[in-house]
Amino acid sequence: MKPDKKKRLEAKGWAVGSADEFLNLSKAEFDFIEMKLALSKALSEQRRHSRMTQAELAKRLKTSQSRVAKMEKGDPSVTVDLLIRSLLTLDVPKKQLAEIIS
Amino acid sequence: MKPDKKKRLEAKGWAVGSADEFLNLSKAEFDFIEMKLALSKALSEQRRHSRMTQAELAKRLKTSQSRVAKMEKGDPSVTVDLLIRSLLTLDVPKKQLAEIIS
DNA sequence: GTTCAATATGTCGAATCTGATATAAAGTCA
DNA sequence: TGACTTTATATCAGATTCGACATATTGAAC
Repeated sequence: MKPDKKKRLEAKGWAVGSADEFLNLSKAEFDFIEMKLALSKALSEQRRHSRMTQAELAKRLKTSQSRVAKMEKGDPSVTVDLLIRSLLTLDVPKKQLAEIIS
Repeated sequence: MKPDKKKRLEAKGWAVGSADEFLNLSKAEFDFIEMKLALSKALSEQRRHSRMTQAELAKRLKTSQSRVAKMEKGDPSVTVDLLIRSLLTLDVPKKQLAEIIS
């Protein structure tokens, strides 16, 4: 299994292959993925709250629908930088970002 | 002036060239840079608190002294991803990260 | 001032991330 | 069911970021 896929699954709570493999994620790595998924979820919720399609959001963020989909899915190719910049662009206050990542 | 340099200066509170130019940073961009610098500062403080040199921290983070220097300086080539992962590796709790970015 | 340790800066090839495109899959409604 | 909209996935070329290295600058002790 590719490491990316593994991490994605593990991040969603699935111990892949063995408990050992799951535990191979350091606390730092685990927390980081957890933060990323929280930001993904927040972006998705924010979009729905504004009743936009991914295509509309993409336009607002000056990117593509496919990247928005990946952002909302927590795809490994998406950085925390991109997620945070996107949320800030949607006028989510820093305070709220702080809550999201805690 | 190169945009990177400009942004670095502006982020540190310097209106470069003109007030207009300064205001050209959107609130989202400004907040993002502000967050990044806050994380940089936190990393630097965390290292000093642990009485490490940049070279020692670099070893701990499996990177180089020069990158640590850039992280602490808020160099444009450093992502929020890297800063957050570094702080998490130093066992800074997510709660504290949240405070840092607010 | 000189020496030595620490930090900063410039550069580069490799790795990663980006927006974009194409297309598949899933959802909605008649 | 089929037509249509929305979301998900795969891929890629160009851009960005990475660790590493070399070297410059700063700082501290003598």
